[in-house]
Amino acid sequence: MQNKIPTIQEIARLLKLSKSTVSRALRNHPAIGLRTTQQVQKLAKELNYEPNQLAISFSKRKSMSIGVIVSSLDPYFHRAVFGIEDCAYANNYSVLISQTRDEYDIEVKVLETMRKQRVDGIVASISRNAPDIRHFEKCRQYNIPVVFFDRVPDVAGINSVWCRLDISTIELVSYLASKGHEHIALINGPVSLPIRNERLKGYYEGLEKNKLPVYEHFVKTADLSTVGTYEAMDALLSHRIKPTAIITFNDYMSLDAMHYLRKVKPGRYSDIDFVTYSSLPTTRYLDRPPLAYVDQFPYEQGKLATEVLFRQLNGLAKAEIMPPENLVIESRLVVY
Amino acid sequence: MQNKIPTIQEIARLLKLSKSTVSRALRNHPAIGLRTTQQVQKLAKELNYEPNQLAISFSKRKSMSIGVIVSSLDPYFHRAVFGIEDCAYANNYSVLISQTRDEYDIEVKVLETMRKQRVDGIVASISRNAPDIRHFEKCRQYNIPVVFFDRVPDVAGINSVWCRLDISTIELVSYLASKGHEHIALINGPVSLPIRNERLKGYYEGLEKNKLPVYEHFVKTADLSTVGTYEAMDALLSHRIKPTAIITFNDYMSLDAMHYLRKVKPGRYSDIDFVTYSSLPTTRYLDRPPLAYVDQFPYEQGKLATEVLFRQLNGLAKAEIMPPENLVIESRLVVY
DNA sequence: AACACAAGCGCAACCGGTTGCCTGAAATCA
DNA sequence: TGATTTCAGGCAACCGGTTGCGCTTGTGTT
Repeated sequence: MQNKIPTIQEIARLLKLSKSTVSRALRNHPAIGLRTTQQVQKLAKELNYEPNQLAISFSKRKSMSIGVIVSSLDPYFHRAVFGIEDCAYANNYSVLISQTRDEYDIEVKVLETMRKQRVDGIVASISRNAPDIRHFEKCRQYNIPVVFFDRVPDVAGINSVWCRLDISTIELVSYLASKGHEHIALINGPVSLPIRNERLKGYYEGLEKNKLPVYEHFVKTADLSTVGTYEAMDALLSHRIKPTAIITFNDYMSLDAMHYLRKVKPGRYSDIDFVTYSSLPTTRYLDRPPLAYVDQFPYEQGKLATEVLFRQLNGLAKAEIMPPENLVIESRLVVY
Repeated sequence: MQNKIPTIQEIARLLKLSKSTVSRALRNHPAIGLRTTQQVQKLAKELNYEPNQLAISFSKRKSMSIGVIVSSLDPYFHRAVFGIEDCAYANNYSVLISQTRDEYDIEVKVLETMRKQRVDGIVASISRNAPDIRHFEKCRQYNIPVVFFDRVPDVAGINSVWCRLDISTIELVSYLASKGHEHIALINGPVSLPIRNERLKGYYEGLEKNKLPVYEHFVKTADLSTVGTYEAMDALLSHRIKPTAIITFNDYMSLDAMHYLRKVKPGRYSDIDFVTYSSLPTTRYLDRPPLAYVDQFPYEQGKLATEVLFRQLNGLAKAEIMPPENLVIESRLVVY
């Protein structure tokens, strides 16, 4: 009834060898003779032997796994996860993914779980309402390197990979200007997301570069809810001077804003152009999609962050002192 | 420099106790006195002791984790994962997610990894081109129960949770009929997905129920690529009798089909109505979204599948003989 | 023939917990 | 007061691998 799971000891018993010999033979250790090695490997295959990763991890005090913390596996971070997986798998590591649903409490909890699971390293995009990164401190004690990506906390001494948006935002404004737009609005994300400042900076610089007038009421802040976007749109359109183009924080916001125009103000403002950041794969199916978007390369960010992580891990293994790495990649304006 | 990670032995040493006592004290074992228990727990807290889950799993031969295998973490399976997580976390289990990218080879590989990691159970939606489920056989030897969901292999003796679509498909056809449609086409998914048959069955029964004519050329098969959908649309429209409504396999296919009409046959056929299965959260933002969709309740499927898994696990723990469970939930027609 | 050396393998400790069983002392009972 | 039970905690094996070191052999050298 009960199928036995083959172990190294079992193989050793059958071949009348010691388990250390079997262990080494399975890994082609040079100290083991060819005949013995082949014998062991043959029997291992016959028995369908599969090493117990739990035992290996425990024994080596290395779990061969990295943790990934993201707010949600939405299409954006999903692409990032692909980058992380590709890099991790190439290094024979497995990946433990946790979603925080943008809640600080959950972030603290999953981090604790990952520590207990003894992940070797962590790639994280912090949740929106995390007041600080104290909860990551303990990872230092456990010698678990952490690389932040995309949403990067604004503190020194950490590893980080993110995508600067200011230059692309200037290009974005210039692009709109080249289309004849003079009244360009920006609906930005919540102040808790540092990345919003890049957008703001690029927006103003873009206006200046194109000698466009600056209207303070053209800059709105919205949380990322549908209602929040509606309110921002309301506010935007309540002034005498209306925007002819709107830059939104991301695709979801664009969709909500466009939806607002269609449902709440049907007919009017149908000529407002939208541009946005990141991109849902399905946005291009809209009848009138945003004219352009800024690609933040989530796949590359994930991949780079994981590469940084492995460099840190290798340094750790050699007991080298690893200075933190801070990588910034350039976003890119994509016109549909 | 090197921060020590506190262990049970360390606590034992400091308190001059044996590690077995500390182990028991930490878990409030009744055989340990109140004073000792409090002392141990106090020191554990002071030292920031966090149990080594690796050691626990190894020692108990239970990893307290379940594996999730899905083709991709697209919005559909993403919702399923939420259901799985909710159930797993409620049982103090952690979740190991792997994407197969719908490739059999990867599925085999991630399954092997999960076995090596000694996950306690697996929730899986098989990849599209998996010829069989032989690769899951070995899980039996390892006593790892498997619950298939959504995409369920058509074999006996397995645990499964899926969503029947035939009845809702009849309703879907009836709905279209009530809207005056008489020429209803169906673009189905690839034959490798068993769930396609449900759609076909419901389609024919729906036509019959509404006394609508059956045109064989109204039923097309497409792989799930954009090109495949375009070809199916081409074929559909190449006949004398054109459909006035089209049922598509899923949202992506709807989007492609609609896109085809707009780009390849602009102006014509703009009155064709679409209905579909599942639903991307962003579909409703289309100017002219599908009229209706069949909800397959991925969250509930994931949750139910995980509940089945835990029942199997509990049975295993008590060495009971657990008959396989096969749950079928009803899909639901949702009109926008 | 005596010795050095390397190849091939085994011994035993260790990783950090869990657990069955045993022991010593205090408390209860006859 | 002696015997028995209960309570509190310790001992040691175990989970399945890895690894430093030591012990046999056989071979080559001088």
